Amino acid sequence: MELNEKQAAILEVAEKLFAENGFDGTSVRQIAREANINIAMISYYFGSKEKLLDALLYHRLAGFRHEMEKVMLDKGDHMHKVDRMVALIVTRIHRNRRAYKVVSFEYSNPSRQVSFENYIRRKKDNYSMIEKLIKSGQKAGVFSKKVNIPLLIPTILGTYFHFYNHRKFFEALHGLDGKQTVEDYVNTTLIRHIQQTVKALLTYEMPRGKSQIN
Amino acid sequence: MELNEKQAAILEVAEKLFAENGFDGTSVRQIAREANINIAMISYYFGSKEKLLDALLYHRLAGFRHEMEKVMLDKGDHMHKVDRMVALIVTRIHRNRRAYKVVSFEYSNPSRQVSFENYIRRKKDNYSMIEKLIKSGQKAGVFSKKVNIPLLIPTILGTYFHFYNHRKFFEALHGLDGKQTVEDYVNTTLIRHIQQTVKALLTYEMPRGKSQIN
DNA sequence: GAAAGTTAAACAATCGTTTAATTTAAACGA
DNA sequence: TCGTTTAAATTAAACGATTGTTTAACTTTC
Repeated sequence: MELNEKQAAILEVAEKLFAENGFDGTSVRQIAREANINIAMISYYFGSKEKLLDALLYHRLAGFRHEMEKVMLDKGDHMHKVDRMVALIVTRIHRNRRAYKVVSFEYSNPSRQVSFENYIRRKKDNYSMIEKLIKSGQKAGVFSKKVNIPLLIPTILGTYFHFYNHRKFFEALHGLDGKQTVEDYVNTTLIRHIQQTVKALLTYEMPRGKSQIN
Repeated sequence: MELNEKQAAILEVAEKLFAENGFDGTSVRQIAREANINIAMISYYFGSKEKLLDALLYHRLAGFRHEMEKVMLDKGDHMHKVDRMVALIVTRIHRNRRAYKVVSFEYSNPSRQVSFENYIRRKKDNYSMIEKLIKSGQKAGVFSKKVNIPLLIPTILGTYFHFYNHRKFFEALHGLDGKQTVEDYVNTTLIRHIQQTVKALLTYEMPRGKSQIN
């Protein structure tokens, strides 16, 4: 399903407003006004407000399975692959942060009649990819077997989201200011922190100096 | 400001509905119905819907500075204090998870005219307590100096929230079922995972076998 | 009998959606 | 290139339902 220019503009505005004010906090009139179109066009193109949300998620959460598979085939040791994988995940989530914010809020909203099947399927896909990498590292004796693999997801994504949703707070704490700086901070310091976290977890209480078989 | 029985019941219902359906997704009629009171009582007692949210946050996010200070005075080494501190934070957040969920969503909502000053002040208080503990451990040579201390907060809280908001997903992944099991899982496995994460970060690339001075 | 509590009803405003009329654009045979 | 046809796009207006809040009358409590 392709989108014409006007449909794309509507989705763009809707994404921004949904992420900022929530789905229920955004009116179709607001969307129409900011997108410079008539209210009726939303029903005309998408059917309803909820179907607009459906379409938004459909177009924004397209898979990045392929990118993850490329990382798996990377040369370099397990640690390096973990670094690349974490950077890939965080970069990806950050780029589509608004769509993911909408999902993660509306997902647990019982009155929302939206299909999250795509979202869940992709989440499971991505998890199994991570699991594969970790278990391979464990077999090679590089990673600790004590780590709770499913909980790595909340550790990676949760750290990002909590930072980003409270960026105002951390801006004050770090003395950061302006949009560009937060962007830089995510792409350098935050990613490095999460990489460090995962690697630390994976080697916690591991014997040191062992020869790492790739 | 004390609450009578009816006011407390209203707050109770409002907290549940706000957390489940969001502030904008909850109507005052819905609250009145579930709390078995007349609509007008909400305005009568709290003034408006937004002031109801104000009152909710005020009564739910009361400080736990005192508990944290107790942990700091604990006997035991730095590692033990970190364990206790993480457990305290997660337990506390988990107990008031609904109020915190409302805050963390509404906090970044620009159209919400609610004072988050209390929330921010407390957050800064808690951070400085954590910072104190970590720095003390670093001076003692027990903790690595490479760790980004402010980002420990997203790592701890973000891991919890992402797990809890996606608990449906993890229930399917773990084969958990029922409410009691999630409760147990948080209080045992999840807390242990977060403790492990923080400790791993704090000792990442630290020399081993060093005598730990308390 | 004064104050506090409680109620049903009404308020204007806004909600998402639909209607019916009109304009625009493309396709058509001549 | 012409007028005609057809479908898509766009509009203003109206729909009924629901929103948060207020009113004014009534009951309870002390």
